[in-house]
Amino acid sequence: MTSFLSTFVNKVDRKGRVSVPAPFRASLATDSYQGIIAYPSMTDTALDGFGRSMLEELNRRQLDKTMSDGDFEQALLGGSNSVVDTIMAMAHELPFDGEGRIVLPAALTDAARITDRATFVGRGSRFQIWSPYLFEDHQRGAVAALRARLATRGDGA
Amino acid sequence: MTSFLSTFVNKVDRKGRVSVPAPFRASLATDSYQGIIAYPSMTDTALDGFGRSMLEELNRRQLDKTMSDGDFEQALLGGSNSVVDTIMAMAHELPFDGEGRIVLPAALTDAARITDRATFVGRGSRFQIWSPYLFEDHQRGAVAALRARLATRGDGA
DNA sequence: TGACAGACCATAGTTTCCCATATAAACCCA
DNA sequence: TGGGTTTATATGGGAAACTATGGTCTGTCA
Repeated sequence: MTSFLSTFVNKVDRKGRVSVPAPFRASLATDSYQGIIAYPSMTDTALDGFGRSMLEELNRRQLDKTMSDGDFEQALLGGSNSVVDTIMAMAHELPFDGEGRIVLPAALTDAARITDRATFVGRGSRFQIWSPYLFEDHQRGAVAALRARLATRGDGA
Repeated sequence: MTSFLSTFVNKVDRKGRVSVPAPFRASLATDSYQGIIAYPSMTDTALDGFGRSMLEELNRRQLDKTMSDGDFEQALLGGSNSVVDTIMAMAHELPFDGEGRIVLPAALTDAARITDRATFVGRGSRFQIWSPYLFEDHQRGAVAALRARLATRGDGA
């Protein structure tokens, strides 16, 4: 199981290139496609990303579900309103260059308000890419909320 | 089941390296990944740690849940507000070197106020890493509180 | 022919690996 | 049982390897 952990801040150069953290690349090493899939998050001002194998897994499972529902028509003729379809349209395939960098397209940097630095955030089976400033705020809030909840509930359950 | 017992104080060298106590390493010996996972505790000024198998279990359950619910939408849209997401961003994978040491990143030493020494504290299925000074206080307080409770209640039940 | 993306090359700063050593614990044998 | 010996653990340091980063070159497409 690939898993993405911890947080890394890397520089975005004049050409829009940014190094994917080595540990993340290591998680994707077994993947046939050397690069990442990324698209604007629907819930955060950030990008969601993962390896191609994850993408294929998602597609496969959705197809399985559709099929098992007996809805073959949907599989072949299906409209484009499903979440997966919508996301696929926004997703970019970003290959590594020889040094393990990707180029962030303007559509993505705009959506996440990324300028000269990018924060790569491990989220377990996937990861996110944030503007450092926005992420700092967001994470601070998340930790505060978590602490508050533990304090009132008295335990970690 | 891996289990961590007792307390050890080890030195943190100039490079940020510190030996993981041999008994702890022995507990993790069967683990495929030779190293630990650590992140700032939500309740103490310390680090929480355990083996990678624990992490994978966590990760797998979360992913399985979203997947088997047929809720790939969650996998794709997934916000970053779940407990697991927040922890993943702060967690570090710390591999053993040839001598059984790990390197504590600045983010972790800062959070736990660890400088030149680190106290490894067994907590059963997981363990903690403290600044020796902070741990001494904490433990003294914990013992005193326990004694006081036993004295007033007359027993430990 | 000029803009641009991709491949290629260079490098500084870290990080990891490998070896050395002291101290402490376990062991062994008379 | 006691002393000597061996083994393991914790720790320190130097050198090789890697990462992140910047720049240059070249082929391509308009």
